[in-house]
Amino acid sequence: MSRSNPRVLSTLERAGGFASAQEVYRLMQREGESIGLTTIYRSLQSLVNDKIVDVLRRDDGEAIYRLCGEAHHHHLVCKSCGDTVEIEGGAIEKWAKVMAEEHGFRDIGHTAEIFGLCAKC
Amino acid sequence: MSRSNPRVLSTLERAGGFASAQEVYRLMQREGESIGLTTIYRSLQSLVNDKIVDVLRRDDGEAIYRLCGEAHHHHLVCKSCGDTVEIEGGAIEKWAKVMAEEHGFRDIGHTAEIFGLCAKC
DNA sequence: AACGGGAATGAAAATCATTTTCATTTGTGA
DNA sequence: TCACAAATGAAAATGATTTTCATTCCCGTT
Repeated sequence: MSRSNPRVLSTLERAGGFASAQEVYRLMQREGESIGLTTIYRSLQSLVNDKIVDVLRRDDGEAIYRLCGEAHHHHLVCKSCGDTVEIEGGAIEKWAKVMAEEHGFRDIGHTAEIFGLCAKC
Repeated sequence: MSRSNPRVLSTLERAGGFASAQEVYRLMQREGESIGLTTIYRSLQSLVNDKIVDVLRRDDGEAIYRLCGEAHHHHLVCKSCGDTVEIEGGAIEKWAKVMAEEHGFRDIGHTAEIFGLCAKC
């Protein structure tokens, strides 16, 4: 397995902690860094595995990566401008737990995301 | 502009109101219907414009279409054997609504999925 | 210093969903 | 029948992502 190239993470930070692999690539090129797209994809993949970054999807299906500082949270994403709000998911945790128990599942995790149009759009 | 081919909508219904363009295509082929992928994409696009179907994204980025107004459900997936259970998500609907209002979002939708180990695994 | 093996790298090719192009077919009204 | 707009679909184009594979880099060992 390959580990993440540190310049990728630092670029993602500089990008405002929110960019697609292609954007990270273009950014690094513009800054004169010499790196291949493949390495960027691998690095981002590895950062996702290590839960250092989160991955979401744009409306067009392109994957976007963002730094994921805190513990466990969910996202409220504007499908027009991509603006994202981190929200509490206490209700979800409970729901997931109840549903899992009800069907004999254990060792559970979950994903939940809300999308819509933000006030500005 | 092209209008939707009615067989596409009827197939989407038969698919349980939830499928990707590629899946609709395969389904129609299996049923002996003669239709091109292009027409399916165009029909689904048009159905989305007319707000007759909704479009979401799978984790892998593939677009999935579902009938609007269809009572949607969530999934409880075993990460070992892949077994899937459809579950109710009343709590989620409420949570999504509250969170959206709280942040001024409208026209919202959501995704939620629970994964873990099923009783057999 | 030379050697060896595993990890990292990236160019190029392969994949795959989706879109575009464009020539053909179909339907409809004059 | 004629003409023209809409519908259709095969094939090519696009664009993100993944895979392949040969090369380079790193590091500890002789």
